[in-house]
Amino acid sequence: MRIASWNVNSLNVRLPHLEQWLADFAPDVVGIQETKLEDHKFPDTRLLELGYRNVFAGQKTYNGVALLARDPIEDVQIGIPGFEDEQKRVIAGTVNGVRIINLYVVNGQDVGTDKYEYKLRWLAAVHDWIAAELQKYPQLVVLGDFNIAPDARDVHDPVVWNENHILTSTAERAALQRLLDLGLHDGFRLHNDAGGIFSWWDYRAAGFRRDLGLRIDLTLVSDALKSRAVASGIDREPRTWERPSDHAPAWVQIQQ
DNA sequence: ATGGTAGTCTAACTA
Repeated sequence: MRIASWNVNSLNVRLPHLEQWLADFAPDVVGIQETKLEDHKFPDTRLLELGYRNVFAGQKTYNGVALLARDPIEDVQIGIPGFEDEQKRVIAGTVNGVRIINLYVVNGQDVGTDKYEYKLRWLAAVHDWIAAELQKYPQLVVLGDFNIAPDARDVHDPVVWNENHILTSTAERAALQRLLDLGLHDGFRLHNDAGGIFSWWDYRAAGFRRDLGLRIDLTLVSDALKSRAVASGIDREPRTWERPSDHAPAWVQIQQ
């Protein structure tokens, strides 16, 4: 089962890219972030025509998440239970007995801002919820745009992207580590040791052409799934296409 | 570090 995460930065603009990539890569499950679409505008029938069942939770202009899968999606959960949040950032479902939690983690803008504090509160709520989810569903994948680069290998310039910088700050990395400490593993690092492999490149300053990226799109697998995670990677291809998302899909393959 | 670009939507916010 190929399970992927992709921040499309507007599904309205990127639907042709998503269609092309579904055909090229043939994932079984995809978590999408930043659809920026209200639910009545979600292209559900088009995706069904392409063989993907889908569930979604969106809003106008910002945020918006969806799950696509070839097989039925069961026990769908939208949002973090018990955490009041107007922003549509979380959707979860179970596919072939594997729990999939799709996250669009808060960006946080800058260290010390209100948005940064919201990011840390949000991550704490996600942590407590995932702890409970793991009890119910030992076979679990947490994927998404984490807006956190795990370590120095995951940034193009560790001097700029340091312990005081948004996406790499000490508190953000500690929050990610707390998630991993629940019994989750960075799927990418099970099969790739190298630094300098990124999933996001800023549109500004020709970030992609100069490969000034970060790895912030992650697929975490639970202890129970670890031995079945046989391959993982980041597909840079759609980032090379005309008018691309600023993110590339991250994926992990789970042996059935 | 700044400002640069992109999406949504035409002013300004988010990333």
